[in-house]
Amino acid sequence: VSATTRLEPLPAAFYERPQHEVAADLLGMVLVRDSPVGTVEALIVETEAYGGPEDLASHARAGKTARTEPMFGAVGRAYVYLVYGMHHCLNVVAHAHGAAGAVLIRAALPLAGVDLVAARRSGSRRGARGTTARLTRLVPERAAAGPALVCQALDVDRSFTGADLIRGEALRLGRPPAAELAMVRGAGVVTGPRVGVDYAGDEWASRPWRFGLRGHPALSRPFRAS
DNA sequence: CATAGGATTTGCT
DNA sequence: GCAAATCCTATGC
Repeated sequence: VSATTRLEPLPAAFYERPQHEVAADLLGMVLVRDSPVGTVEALIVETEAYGGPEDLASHARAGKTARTEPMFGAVGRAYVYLVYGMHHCLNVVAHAHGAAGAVLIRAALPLAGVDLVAARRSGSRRGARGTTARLTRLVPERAAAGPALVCQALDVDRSFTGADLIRGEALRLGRPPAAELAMVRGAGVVTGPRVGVDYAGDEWASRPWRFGLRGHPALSRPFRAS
């Protein structure tokens, strides 16, 4: 996929399906973040699906609350939350009609605006012990290799919750040309249990709702063979 | 109203 | 491999 690829918005119908199907199909799609200082594009390489109240690993397990209300609402919107008091994570609302759910963007590969990503990381005070990310270690393949790193790279925080990713301006999600998408997805898709949801109990913690491009260098962490 | 713990990342041991 | 950083949410009294 080129750095200046032409993107088509995905129709609402794409997102209005069971969230695990949407999660698998979002691999190879591209996030675009426009800001006054420049544009960053990032190829989605890893996702996780989260369901409604029935999914004990999902934020929606407590039903509709002030925080999780977006998961019950219009598809194709952003749902951004704060974890561990310091990290933001980006989701795309996706669910069957009348249901609830979202897809967490767990890892991406910066395609354009890599310098801007590097600048954001070097100036970041996020992370343990108030330390600063080391620029020397920032290779593009690892710059957004985790859900919180995706938000750092794209400069996304909770103010983006509710933003329309289909026709958005500052942040949007689109499909690259068919040939490029086919090339990227040619590696194949691997699945595995979602990360960090042991509290949900065996049935939901073991559900294979984590998806990744096989062998991609920007994955947040390895998948077990599948 | 008080409190436990989290869809994480980092640097040190 | 471990624990810190840090704050919001959900839950329980």
